[in-house]
Amino acid sequence: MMDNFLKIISAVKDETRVTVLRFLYQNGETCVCELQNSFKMIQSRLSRHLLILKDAGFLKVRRKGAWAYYSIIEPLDDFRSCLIDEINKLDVPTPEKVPGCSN
Amino acid sequence: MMDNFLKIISAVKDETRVTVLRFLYQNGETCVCELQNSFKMIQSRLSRHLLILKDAGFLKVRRKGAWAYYSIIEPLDDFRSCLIDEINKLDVPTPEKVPGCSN
DNA sequence: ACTTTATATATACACATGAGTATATACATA
DNA sequence: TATGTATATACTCATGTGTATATATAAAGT
Repeated sequence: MMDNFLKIISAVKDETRVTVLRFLYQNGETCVCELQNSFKMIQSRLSRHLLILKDAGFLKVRRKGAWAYYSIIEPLDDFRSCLIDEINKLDVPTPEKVPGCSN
Repeated sequence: MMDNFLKIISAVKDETRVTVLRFLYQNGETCVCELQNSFKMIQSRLSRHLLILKDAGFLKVRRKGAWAYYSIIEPLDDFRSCLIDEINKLDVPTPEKVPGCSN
């Protein structure tokens, strides 16, 4: 119980992951290489943040060949929805969507 | 914006603070020495956690002489209420209220 | 079709920083 | 003086980051 709660909270206690959630909320399913370009972050760093958000029950992955497409799980439960709502209310910039890999 | 959000999240990303919030929700205004007995924790540790919860906008203090009485701010905004609600749903034990200092 | 090379993603390691704890200290009040 | 509370410091552990490595798939060349 407590562990699950803390895992959810830990997932959103990071500026990068908060911004990724905002981005995916606004842009829908996105592949890692696109996130890489939009966030100008090295791939391993994004990969780890995405895994944390996935393990915390915010994201799902669809794999197609070598590519991984992440998106927010729908519908989210009330608690995670409450967190996402608050995150979307934040007055902070979200990176532009940039075309990614050859896909 | 983001900083405030992360401060609120950080405040509830700790098992001790979650339990303190549950306790104060169930027992109302409580003085530090009582918390000390109920949680069997040294005072400096509690004091530190209470300050973090206060700075994050969850708690207020009423001081009377040498004593400090902490309680949950009412009413809380929607986001903090959502967090408190989820915390209260957790199936974890809360310490018993134990008479505190000579007060 | 088979081999080689490039790309997409995930993971392991080392390091720096942040957070919780205990001890000690300071201060106010009984 | 004794007690309640706050704070500063040192220590340990958790977490984020970059580099490097591993694995899988795609693409290209023969």
